Amino acid sequence: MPDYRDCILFLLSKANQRVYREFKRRLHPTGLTPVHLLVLCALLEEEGCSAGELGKRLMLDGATLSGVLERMEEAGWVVKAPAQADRRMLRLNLTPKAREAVPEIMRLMERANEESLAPFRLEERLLLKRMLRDLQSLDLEDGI
Amino acid sequence: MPDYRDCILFLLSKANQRVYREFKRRLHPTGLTPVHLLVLCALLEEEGCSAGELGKRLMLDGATLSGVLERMEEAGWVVKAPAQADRRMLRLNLTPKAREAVPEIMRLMERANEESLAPFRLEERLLLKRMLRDLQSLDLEDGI
DNA sequence: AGGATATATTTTGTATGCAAAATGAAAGAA
DNA sequence: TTCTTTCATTTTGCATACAAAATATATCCT
Repeated sequence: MPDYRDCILFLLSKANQRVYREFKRRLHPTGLTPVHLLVLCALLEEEGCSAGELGKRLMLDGATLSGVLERMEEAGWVVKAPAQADRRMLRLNLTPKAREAVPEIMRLMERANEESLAPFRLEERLLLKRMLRDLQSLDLEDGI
Repeated sequence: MPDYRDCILFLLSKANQRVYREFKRRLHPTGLTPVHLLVLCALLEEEGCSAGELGKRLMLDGATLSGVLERMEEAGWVVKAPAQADRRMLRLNLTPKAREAVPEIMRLMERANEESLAPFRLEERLLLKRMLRDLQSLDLEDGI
């Protein structure tokens, strides 16, 4: 009888819960959630991008992102505006508040990341990241 | 500027999403969710255990488990009864339906597990599992 | 026994995550 | 132009996840 503790579903979701909790705790003073952090990082790279584009880059469902962006706008991190060219799309921009907070937020992110990876040496970290990327891009088939 | 794509938070949550989706897809015909699967496995190991005990073993919050068990009872996988000794606690048991379905469910679980781990050789699988367990049991401190 | 305390579970409120339907706007075809 | 189709986003509904409050039952102390 297979043991659930050895199942990749269990191992991955528990590791994820733990790391998520660590980021959440560190970000708590800022009012950002871990998902907000990722959105903010992605927007720093390409301001003015659309929700669809952002969702693709963050691999976030449109329905999920819609709510996240609403809360981030409400909290003053992001401004949403219909794109001039195509008013179906949103133009997403960071607020001055967000831009000012970036250095501190990046510090918190680096600390949470460093702490989460503390058990591993550099070589293992690279291996872990490589394996997580492999899991992420699984080719899910219908058959076996 | 750190790249979110290299952040353990992002890598883990995306790998987790992907594997969760794979288990969900495979389990879909049975009506079980991936979380139901883990509950069922844990109950097979120790029938009649309480919700608190189950939550500890599965590292699931009591509030979460409460809803999961309600839906599993509704769907006929589990029976909840107040424990005789201490009526605060629940006595959790699998239904005959659940017991009959176990072999098929285990097959689906093994296939989803095998498919998720397909990119890796045995050695890498052991390493990955070891690292996920290390992440899971992080010693989260207040300072750095 | 009676009241404070502790413990197990549930409820409530909020934030993902995703499927499916709804909405709104652009683009293409008759 | 008008109708259909397509595309971007939002809404709805349901399932985790968890914090905090509420509920119910045990236990402990005097």
